Amino acid sequence: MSRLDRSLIAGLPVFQGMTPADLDRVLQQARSLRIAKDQTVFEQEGDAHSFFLLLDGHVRVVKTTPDGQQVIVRYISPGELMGIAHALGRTTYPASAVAAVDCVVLAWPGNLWPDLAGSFPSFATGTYKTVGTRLQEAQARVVELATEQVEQRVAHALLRLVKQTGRKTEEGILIDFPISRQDIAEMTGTTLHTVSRLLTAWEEKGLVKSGRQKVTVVEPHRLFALAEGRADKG
Amino acid sequence: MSRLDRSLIAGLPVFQGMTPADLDRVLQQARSLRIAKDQTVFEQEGDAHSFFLLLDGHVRVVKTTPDGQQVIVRYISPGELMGIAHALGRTTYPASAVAAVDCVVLAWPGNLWPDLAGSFPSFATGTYKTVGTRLQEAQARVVELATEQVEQRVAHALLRLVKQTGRKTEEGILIDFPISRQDIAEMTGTTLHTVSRLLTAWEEKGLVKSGRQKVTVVEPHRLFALAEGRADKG
DNA sequence: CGCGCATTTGATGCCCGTCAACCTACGTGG
DNA sequence: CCACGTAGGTTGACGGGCATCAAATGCGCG
Repeated sequence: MSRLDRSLIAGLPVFQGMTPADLDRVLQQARSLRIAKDQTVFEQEGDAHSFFLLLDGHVRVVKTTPDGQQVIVRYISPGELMGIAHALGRTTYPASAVAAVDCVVLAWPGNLWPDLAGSFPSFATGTYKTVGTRLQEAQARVVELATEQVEQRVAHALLRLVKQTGRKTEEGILIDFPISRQDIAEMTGTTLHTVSRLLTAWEEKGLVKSGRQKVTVVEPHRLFALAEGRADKG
Repeated sequence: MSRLDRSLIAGLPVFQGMTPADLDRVLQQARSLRIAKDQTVFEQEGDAHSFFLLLDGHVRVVKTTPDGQQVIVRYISPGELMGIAHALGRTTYPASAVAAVDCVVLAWPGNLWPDLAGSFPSFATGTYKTVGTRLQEAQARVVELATEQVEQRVAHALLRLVKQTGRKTEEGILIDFPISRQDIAEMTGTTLHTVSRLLTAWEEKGLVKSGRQKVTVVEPHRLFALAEGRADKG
């Protein structure tokens, strides 16, 4: 396995304020892994042996209920931490992580967490900041699910994905990984049928363009108006 | 104002591992406040001037949407921190906190947070642990809202309250502060009407007893079965 | 080129939100 | 101490938003 170069992780928020020497020490402890599309990085309920940093690709974090229903908790983008159960004092992963495309991740043994956090306070701080951000996002989603109609929730979900991973194309802003109607349904607490109907309706209004596992937002502004529940002429 | 005794906070998870001298130093920086029922401890969007520890009483944390709908994010019990926006790098509170009964709280100036966290690592750790716990709770609620029917969500909400603040009475386990149908509706993303219908139905089945701003769970086990979606004979 | 998965689209029905009315307990003040 | 006002609660009627059931269509990969 080739040596990991510190340029891979320098500049990431989590590693801000660390010296090149520190970065090298941290990297020495990490393994780099390739995860093929649809493979899992870690499994819900599984022993939290490691925590991870996504270097390249997109990962969806999924919670499965006892009766088999799935909820997509979030999508992870390059540069983000995942599987940080150890930082929360857990010994088991609360969700599964599945590669939405072929991915490259760094993995650290979980029992290294206290060590790393102790030696590199800025790393600990960065991690906790991530946790704090996710708490706020999760609570925002609770509010959304509790107060909004399906149409608004789906619109918000798309806008979030666009902001997080949008890639500009000539047709609009494309969500930069394969995403199915089912996936969108699992993000918003609805069914693929309803998502399909919404997308075709929006396509007729010129708000989006979509295809097989592909969504492009053509008019983010009008979609946002819809997400906010404001009426939309047309 | 009388001196604050360290016995008030010794033994709380957040202050575990701190010496009596440390506790005294932390307490010296705190003010003790009485908050009358229905008064707010802090306001959503307001400047995060302080963070708080609830010594006595019960506080509900409420998020209000732009169009005025309210969602109860959580209830705070004695010994818990609240308003820890600063620990998340926020300068403004993401929600409001309202006293459900007359309360006593400790308040620290928010700009003291980095100082305290630096001087007392176990305090910082305890706080982050709280944040981590709340993240997991929030994500569990997302799953609930996305997958369960109203009846199951309300049942789960009651069981959570019972576990958190239940007081044993001869009739069953009483939720130990005034809570209205509207409150329960705002915890579960439904309406007071639906909550009312559910409670009367459950009362007829002998699962609960309820009155004005008062709910007693008579048969937690059967209510749990209902919450899990298992059929209930009777 | 054909099989499988993703998607579309229609029909049906029900959960639960909305609207409306009334009831009841509590506290307050005369 | 009772009368009354008000916030909280109950209950019925109605209908809409979506889930559910069902089936057809089409895109892509092997």
